[in-house]
Amino acid sequence: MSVSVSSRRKIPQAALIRLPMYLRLLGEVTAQGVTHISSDQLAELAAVNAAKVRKDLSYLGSYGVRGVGYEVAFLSYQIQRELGVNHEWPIVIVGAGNLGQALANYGGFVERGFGLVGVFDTDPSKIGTHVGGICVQHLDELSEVVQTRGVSIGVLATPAATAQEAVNRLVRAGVGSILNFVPIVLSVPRGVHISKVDLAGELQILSYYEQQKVNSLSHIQATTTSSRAVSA
Amino acid sequence: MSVSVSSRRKIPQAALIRLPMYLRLLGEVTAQGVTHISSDQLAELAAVNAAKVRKDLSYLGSYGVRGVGYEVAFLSYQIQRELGVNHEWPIVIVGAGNLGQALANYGGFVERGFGLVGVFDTDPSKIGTHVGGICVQHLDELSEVVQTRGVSIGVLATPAATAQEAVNRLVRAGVGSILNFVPIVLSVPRGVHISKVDLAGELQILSYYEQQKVNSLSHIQATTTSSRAVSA
DNA sequence: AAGACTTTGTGAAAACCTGCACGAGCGCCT
DNA sequence: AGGCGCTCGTGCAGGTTTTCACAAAGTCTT
Repeated sequence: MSVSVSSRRKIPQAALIRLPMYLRLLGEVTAQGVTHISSDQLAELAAVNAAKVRKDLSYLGSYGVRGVGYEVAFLSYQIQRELGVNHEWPIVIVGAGNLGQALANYGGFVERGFGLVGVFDTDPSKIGTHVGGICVQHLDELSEVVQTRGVSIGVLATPAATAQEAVNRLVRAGVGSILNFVPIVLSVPRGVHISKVDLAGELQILSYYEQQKVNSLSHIQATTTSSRAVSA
Repeated sequence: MSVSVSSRRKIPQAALIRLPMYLRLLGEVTAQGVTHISSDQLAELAAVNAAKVRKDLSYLGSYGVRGVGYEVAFLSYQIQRELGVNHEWPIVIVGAGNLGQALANYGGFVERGFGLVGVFDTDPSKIGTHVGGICVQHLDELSEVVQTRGVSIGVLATPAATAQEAVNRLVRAGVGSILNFVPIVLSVPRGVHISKVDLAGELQILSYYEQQKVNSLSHIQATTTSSRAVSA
């Protein structure tokens, strides 16, 4: 038989998104000395349905024990293996502006196994400065670094105008997945994965909900004050 | 009839998420002098199916003209109105660490109608410093600012340990929607909306795809080198 | 004015996701 | 050993989202 059959089937997108959360929660309970956890308990922590937890985890394999639950350490390892985060991934950041610098300094990446090996920009005034313990290099150096360090994940935080060109360079250098903070629609070749984070867009979605609240309040007022006028 | 019946029905979550993107694209084509656009063209720009664009827009109302398309300016206005971004929303940021500071300095929020009116922290060494043109205040001042400025949207960027307490304060002060950058599961009362951005989680999802690529390559190798052994 | 052409809005089918309900398997207790 | 209680894994039903396909409704040309 083969050594280890990882990823027997493709994990559905919806389930995949929750795996990092489960993994983080498992890490937290481990720190509290918990060795076993049931889907009910994990569901409680994740604020989701218990059946959903079990179904999500079942895509990894049958790692639970009926009557007992899941062994935290083993389940953690399996999720890590499936996500590919049981080893470190080198990443690069393209764009050393506000956001790029903050991301470079953000400890959360390293903490979860993503080592920053390069920060790139085209602005001469930025090149040579240090952010996040890394010296900002010219974008022309990108390909070199990506290839020597074996980088396959890139973070995009350039101005909108230069984002597509930066992506082209990332892809040409060999990066296969990109986390995009620039609010434009990128075009990439088949096989390259893009994950989009639109900060202002998120706020706009929230403002919709707030607007709804305002509307429903004024609607009540409107109906109570004008219902007679309407029917008249 | 009433003055303006906004939001006749609830917009499905999936469609709502795309509205900010459409709005941005419409702004871009406006800048290029385009006055009318078809669902096909908009779909091309958004890299989605044209029928999806039409269905998404149909939740706002019947604002297209058959044989012609949509009037860009009018459609923009309708999306803005529905999202509630036809007027400015004041926002506050809680947590003036790396991420909080970067978000405060991030121009993209103001650009899209979200004015920063307060940055809060509990660290005495941060209070009094200026970020994004705003003086960092102690968290105790939060309620005052939220109420006097009428803030209903908050951004959470504290350390994980203090995040839940910060949320409690936001909610108590009257904030109704929260954009959460802290990788923990928050509990909030009914009616309060949370939008989560898990930066490291996004990378973990990307690493899954990269791992898949690695696995499928080694799988090919394994099958080509061991298929005979298996059948033997 | 009529016919050709374009594009919307939407019913219906397909795909995907969620949550319930329950059989199946495991440990513990007597 | 056997019964009891717990919890996993999953079939199924209900819900949501996506996509197709086409009638309806408009413009444009002649």
